[in-house]
Amino acid sequence: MSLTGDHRTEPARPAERGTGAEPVAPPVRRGRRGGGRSDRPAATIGRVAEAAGVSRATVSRVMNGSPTVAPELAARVRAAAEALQYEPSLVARSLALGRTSTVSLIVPDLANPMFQDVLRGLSNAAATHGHRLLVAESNENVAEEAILAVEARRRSDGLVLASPRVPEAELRALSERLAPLVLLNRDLPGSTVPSLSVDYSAGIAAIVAHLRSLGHRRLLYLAGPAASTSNRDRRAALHAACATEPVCTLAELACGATFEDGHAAARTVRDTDATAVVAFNDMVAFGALSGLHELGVVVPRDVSVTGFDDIPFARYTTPPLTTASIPRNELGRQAWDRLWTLMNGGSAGHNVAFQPRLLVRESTGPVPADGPDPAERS
Amino acid sequence: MSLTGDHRTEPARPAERGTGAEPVAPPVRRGRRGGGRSDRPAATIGRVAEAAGVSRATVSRVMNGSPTVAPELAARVRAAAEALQYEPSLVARSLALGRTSTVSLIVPDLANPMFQDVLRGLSNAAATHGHRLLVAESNENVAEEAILAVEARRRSDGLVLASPRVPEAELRALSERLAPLVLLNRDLPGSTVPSLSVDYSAGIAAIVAHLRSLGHRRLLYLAGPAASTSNRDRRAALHAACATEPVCTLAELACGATFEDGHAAARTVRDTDATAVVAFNDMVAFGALSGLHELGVVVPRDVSVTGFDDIPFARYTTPPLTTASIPRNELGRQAWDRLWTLMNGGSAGHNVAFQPRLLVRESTGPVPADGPDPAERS
DNA sequence: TTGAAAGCGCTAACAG
DNA sequence: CTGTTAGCGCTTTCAA
Repeated sequence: MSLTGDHRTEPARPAERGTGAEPVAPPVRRGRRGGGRSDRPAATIGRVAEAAGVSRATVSRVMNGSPTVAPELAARVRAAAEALQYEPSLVARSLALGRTSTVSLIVPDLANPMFQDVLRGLSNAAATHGHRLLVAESNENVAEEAILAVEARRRSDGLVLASPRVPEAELRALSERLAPLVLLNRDLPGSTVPSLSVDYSAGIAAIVAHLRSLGHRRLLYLAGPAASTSNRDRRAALHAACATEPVCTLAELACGATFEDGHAAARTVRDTDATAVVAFNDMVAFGALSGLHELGVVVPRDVSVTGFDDIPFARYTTPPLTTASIPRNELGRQAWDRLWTLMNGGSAGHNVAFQPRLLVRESTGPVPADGPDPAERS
Repeated sequence: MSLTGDHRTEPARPAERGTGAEPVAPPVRRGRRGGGRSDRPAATIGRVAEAAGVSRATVSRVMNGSPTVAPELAARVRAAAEALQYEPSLVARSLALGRTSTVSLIVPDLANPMFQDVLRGLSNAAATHGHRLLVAESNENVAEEAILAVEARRRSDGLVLASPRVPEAELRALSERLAPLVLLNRDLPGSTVPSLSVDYSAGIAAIVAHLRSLGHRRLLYLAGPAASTSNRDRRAALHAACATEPVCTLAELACGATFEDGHAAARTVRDTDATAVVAFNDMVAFGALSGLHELGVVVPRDVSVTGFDDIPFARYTTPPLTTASIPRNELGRQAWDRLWTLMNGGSAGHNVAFQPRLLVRESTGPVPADGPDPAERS
């Protein structure tokens, strides 16, 4: 062994290895991408360990608040971390830990107040347990939805699917890969996937019962979008409710989901013999209210109008809207509870269906005594 | 150097390493947590490689659509992946790649329509580029906000801070660690952080100009929450606008941000000598409209009312509300553009301030000819 | 075209 | 109480 040769390299080696740091010849370092404008190397646990003169394990322990570290060491580590502006990589941490502390939510439409509130409820509840929320919007696109769900799930520890549009068979197939999974406004009969829903039927039934108690026998449904499942639910419930009442007549008008849709329906509403209008949702009801007003039809004297959802404005329309309120935030909150249980190895528990609460305001009243009713029936 | 010492370790290694697969004695496997109910091992790239009889590198290539793989091999790999229900771990991928394909958004309040729309705009724009969105709500909590921001940023490749409440000094300090960062409705003079904002002053100025052109000289401001920066902005702009008009009188009433707040202010509005009311936002204006109506005050005959924001309902109030519209979605969309540019090493570009658009509807009209105006002034 | 090997940054079981 | 070591699952030179 040549003296000079060994001198330069050898003695150094053991020492360096001892630190558990830099190999002799730093191997090809892949360039860091991203990182924005500031191109400093970004502190790693290794660098902090080096600076503090301890092992990476110790740094890890300190960063995670392990009590089994000598105070002086801990202090040194913290100082080094501070100095280097060290921020543990959550990605690396997730990989090592096998969990991300993140859950995902897929919604069909972020513009829908229902989903906005679910999002909020879920986000807050998750935050309470130190978890973050990833959101994705499927834009009502079925194909997209499945893809998004799988991808979102892979980035997180659990998934909430709000009003998924995918066909049952596909959902069933997906449900395994997506677990832990919670379904909102959709159930999967026979599966163990927890499902929280709003019982639209009950809401509609309550509305119909209310109208009937006021003497209404001829109803008109302002239907929502044909593709909407909640429209299907509400429509079916309406038909069911009327079917059980022999003397109840139900007409239907294809309408939509917006104020304009309801507004445009006003003329038809006026020309029909219905004494009460059941609108798909509050917006439609509101539009109808507005259109009827313009036509000189007085609500509820001439015709009663009901909405659904109890959006914040429902109480401020003229007249204030009789509608069914649904616990939107609560849905998100409870979704978290279920998900959290699942993530901790618990089991699904019983599914629940939230019962809408009927809010009787001033857009409904007794059936007009002198309406076209008798004339038409004779 | 002891022989045995070297013996124990040296010979075994190379063989094991050679296969690149299973060590002789499978080492302690840490139990997989999470994973929901289904406790199958979860396919990894290694298992797929094994099943397909290729190396992990090849599997990786196939999964990423590299064209340099023999068709037959690729097919085998795909088959194996399919059979094992293999889903590449995005966490591992992120770690290896150094990027997460995720960006974060921090908002003070998810219930605020402004932020809901920003969220939507940002989410959609990000999705266009294959990125996901992480959301967090600070609940108007300044301390929380900074923590959330740092944490969210560490989980993603970039951050959008909407209307951050943190003090300037702290924001300035944070801005480096948070890069790539885009600010919404907040700027950081002298920094390179891109900032997109709504020019509330311009909106207020437009409203005042409109009112003045109708002859109004005595205005009443229904102020928003004291803590709200947008209230401060709007208020300041209002004072400034009135200051330049010597004959303009500005009164102010502490009000709030909700319908109820505006509603409660109606009586005071009636009893004041102001001919026009500038409300903090549309909700307050709407409440005032409603309250005034109940008091028999006719808008705009007796008094004009303006809102701010152009919420969806503004056009449906009675009378429809004159207000200033702001491009909420656009803010999110452009935030993405800036962020994306930054993430790709581009530079910030010029900050922009979106000018609200004045929407003149029917809640404003000429100053009452026979109002209390002359009487009061004499 | 394919595989071996060296990471990415962090955690944790196991010795000392 | 601290360090060593072996992963977590994927990507990417570099050689063959």
